Amino acid sequence: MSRGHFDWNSALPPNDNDNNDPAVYPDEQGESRGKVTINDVARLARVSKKTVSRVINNSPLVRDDTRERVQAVIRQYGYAPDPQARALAFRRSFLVGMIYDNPSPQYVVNMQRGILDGLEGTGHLLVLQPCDRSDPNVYDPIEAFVRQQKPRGVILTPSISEDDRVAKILRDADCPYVRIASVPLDNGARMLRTRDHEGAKAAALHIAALGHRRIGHVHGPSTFRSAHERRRGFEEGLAEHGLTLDPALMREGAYTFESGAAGAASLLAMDDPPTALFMGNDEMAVGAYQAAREAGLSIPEDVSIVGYDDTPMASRVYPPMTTVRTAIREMGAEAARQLLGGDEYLAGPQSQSPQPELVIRGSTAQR
Amino acid sequence: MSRGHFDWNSALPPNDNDNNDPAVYPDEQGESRGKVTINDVARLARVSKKTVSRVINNSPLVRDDTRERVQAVIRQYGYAPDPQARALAFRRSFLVGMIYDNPSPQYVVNMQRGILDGLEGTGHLLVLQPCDRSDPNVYDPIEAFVRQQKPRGVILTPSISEDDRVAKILRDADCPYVRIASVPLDNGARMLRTRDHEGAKAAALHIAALGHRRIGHVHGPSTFRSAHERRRGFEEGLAEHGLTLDPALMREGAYTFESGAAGAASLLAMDDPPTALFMGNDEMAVGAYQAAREAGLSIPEDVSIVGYDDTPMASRVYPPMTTVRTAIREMGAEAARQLLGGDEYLAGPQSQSPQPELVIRGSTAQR
DNA sequence: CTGAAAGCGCTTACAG
DNA sequence: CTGAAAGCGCTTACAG
Repeated sequence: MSRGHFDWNSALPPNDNDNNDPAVYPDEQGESRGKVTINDVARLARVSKKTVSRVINNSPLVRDDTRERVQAVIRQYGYAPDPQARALAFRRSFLVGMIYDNPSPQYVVNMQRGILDGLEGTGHLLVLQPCDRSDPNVYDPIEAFVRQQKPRGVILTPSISEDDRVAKILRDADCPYVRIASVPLDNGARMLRTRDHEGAKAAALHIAALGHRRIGHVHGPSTFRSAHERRRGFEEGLAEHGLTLDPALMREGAYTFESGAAGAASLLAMDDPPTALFMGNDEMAVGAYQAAREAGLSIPEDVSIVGYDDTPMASRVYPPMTTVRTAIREMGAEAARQLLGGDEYLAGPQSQSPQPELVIRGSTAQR
Repeated sequence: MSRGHFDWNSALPPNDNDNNDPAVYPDEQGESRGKVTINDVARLARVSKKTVSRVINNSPLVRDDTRERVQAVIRQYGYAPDPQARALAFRRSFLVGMIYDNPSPQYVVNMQRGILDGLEGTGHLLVLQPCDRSDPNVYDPIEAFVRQQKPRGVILTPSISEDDRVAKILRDADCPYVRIASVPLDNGARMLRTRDHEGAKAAALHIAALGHRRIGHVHGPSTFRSAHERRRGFEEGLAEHGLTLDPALMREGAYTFESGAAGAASLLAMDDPPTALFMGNDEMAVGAYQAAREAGLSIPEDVSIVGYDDTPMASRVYPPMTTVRTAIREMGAEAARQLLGGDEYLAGPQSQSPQPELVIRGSTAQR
C-alpha cells in the first residue's frame, strides 16, 4: 500500500488572484461552501469515491484515462483530502514526531530543519516531543504520544535515541522509528549512524601532525555513546602516530560550557600541562577558551584547542576554532526519508551520516 | 463550549508493571483488543456514548454521580479519546502551529519550549512551520497548512508576525492566531506585545550614566519592527540624559554576526569614533567584539558594547557581555495560553511580555 | 440531565 | 479495473 506520497500542498489552488474565483472554491448548488470533499470529486469525475481514493493513494488499480479524469477534477477544484479523516480511516496519523533531549539549540534547530526537508511534499507534519532523561517519568509522555496520536513515525536523536526502553515502547505501540546514534543499537532500517569515531580520528591526526605529544581530552558524559565513540576514534588517530591518550590527561565533562571550562582548567593547572586539548564538543571547547584565558595562556601559542560540531560559535570566538563539522541537517533529512521509506532500507546496508569533516581554523598550531 | 482542557496524557494507564495486566488493557469478550473506545466506556458505565462525550468535553450538562461513574470507567480502563476522530467531528484538529522566520536558533528553541509549556496538559501538539519572507511563495505553505489541517491555532513570531497578509490568510481560513510583535498590529486577543522599547531604553540609561557621549548604534533590518522599536527606546533613554543619537553614528545591520561586525567596524574606523556601541542584538554585538579586536581596541577600556537578547553566547564571550534579557520562553508560554484562552483575552488589556531586564557584565565601563 | 440518529471525510473488506 | 456497503471514533443537531 502506498500512501501519502503526493504533494498535497501543491494541490491547493494557486493563490495568484485575490478575488474568490468560483472555479477555485466552487459553490455548486450551494452545498459545498468552500470545501471540496472526495464526494464532490467523485461526482464531478463520474466515478465512485473509492476510485478517487485510489487515485489519491497512487493505487495502480486505476485505468490511465480514469486517473487523468480524476486528477483533472482534483486540480481544477483545488481538492485536498482531509488529513484527519484519512488518519481516522488509516488508523495512522500524518504526524512525524521528533523526540530529543540534546541540549544544544543549534543542533536541535538544524535537526528540525533537516527533518522538515525530508518531509517536504509528503504531507507529513513535524511534531515536537522534547524530553529529559533525568526525569523518572520520561517514558510516559512518549508512550501517550505514540498510542494516542498513532504517528506515522518518530525520529530519535542522541542521547534519548540510545535508550532501549524507549525503543521497546515504540515497537510495542507499533510505531515506526529511526534512531540516530553513533553505534548500531537496532536493526538497519531503524538506525542512522553518525560517524563520531571518524570525526574524532581526523582531529587526532591533525593534532598529532602538528607535533603535539602531551594531549588532553575532555570528553562528554559517559551516558552518551557519542562521548565514548569520540574518545575511541581520537585514540585510534593518535595510535597512527604512535601516541596514546594518557588517562591522567582525561576529564569527563557534560557537553556544557561550564563543564568544559572546569575540565580544561584542571588540565591546564597541572605541573606539566598538555599542549593541546581535544574537547568533546564546541560548547566545552569555548569553555576551554575561558580556562586558557584565566590561566594566562594564549591560543594557539601556548595551547591548541579543537572542538566538535562546528556550531556557529566556533567561527565567532577568537581565535576562530578548529573543529569537526557534522552535517546535522542532512542527517535529519536522511532520517526522515528513511522513516518514510520503510522497507526499502531493510535490504540495504545500515545508513550513515555524511563523513564528518575537520575544519582547520586558528585555534591549533605547530608545537 | 469547552474542549480539550483535560490532561489526556495522564489518562494513559500507569506503566509500573511490565506484564499486560488485563485490567489495564482490557480484552473483554475478545473484541476490544488493547484499544478502548468511547463505545466501550459507554457500555461499561451504562450510559450513552453522548454522555461519555459530555464528560470528555467537560460539559456541565451531566449529573455529578453520572460523571463520576463515567470517569471511574475512563480511569480504570485507561481510556483516551482518539484525537483524529475528535478532530474530524470537531472540524478542528488539536494542532498548534508555530510560524517563524527568526534566524536565531536560541530564540527559536526557547520559543518552542515556551509554547510547549503553555500547551502542556491540554492535549495539543506543537507543529513546526518555518518560513522565509524573502521567498515570494511564503504564503502558500501557510495557507495550505491552515486550510488542510484546520489547526486549533497558530503562533507567529517576529518578523513574519508583522506581515498583515499572513494575518488575513489566517482570518479568512478561520484560524485563531496570536502575533508576537513589538507594536500593536492587531486586536488585543490576537497580540502579545514584546517590550523592546523598554529594554533598549534601559540600555541607553546605563550607557549614558557611564558618561558616554559619542554613542553608536547598529540596528536591525528596517523590515523588523523590533529594530525600529529598539532604536526608538534607545533614543528615549538618551534623551533623559539630554543626549541624542547622531545619525552619523548609526548603521543598519541584519541581526547577523557578519553585519554587526561590518557596522561596528565602519563606526570604529571613524576619525572620532564612538566610545560606546549599542548593538541591535547579541549576534551583532559579538560581531562588534570582532571589529573591536581587529581595530586594536579593548573592550571595555576603549569601547563599551551592549547587546540585546542575553543569548548564552553573551556570557561566554570575553569579556562577558552587558546585554538585555528578554523572557522568550515565558513569552511563548503566554502566547500559547492566550491562543487557547481565546475570548478571555478579548476583554482584558493587551497582553505583554515580561519586562526586559538589563544584565550588566564586563563589556561596559565608565567613560 | 440523557440518548438515538445522522454525519464528519475518508479507507477497508468484499464483490464483481 | 471499478463500486456499494460498512466502518474508523468521535460530535452535532434534535428530541425528550
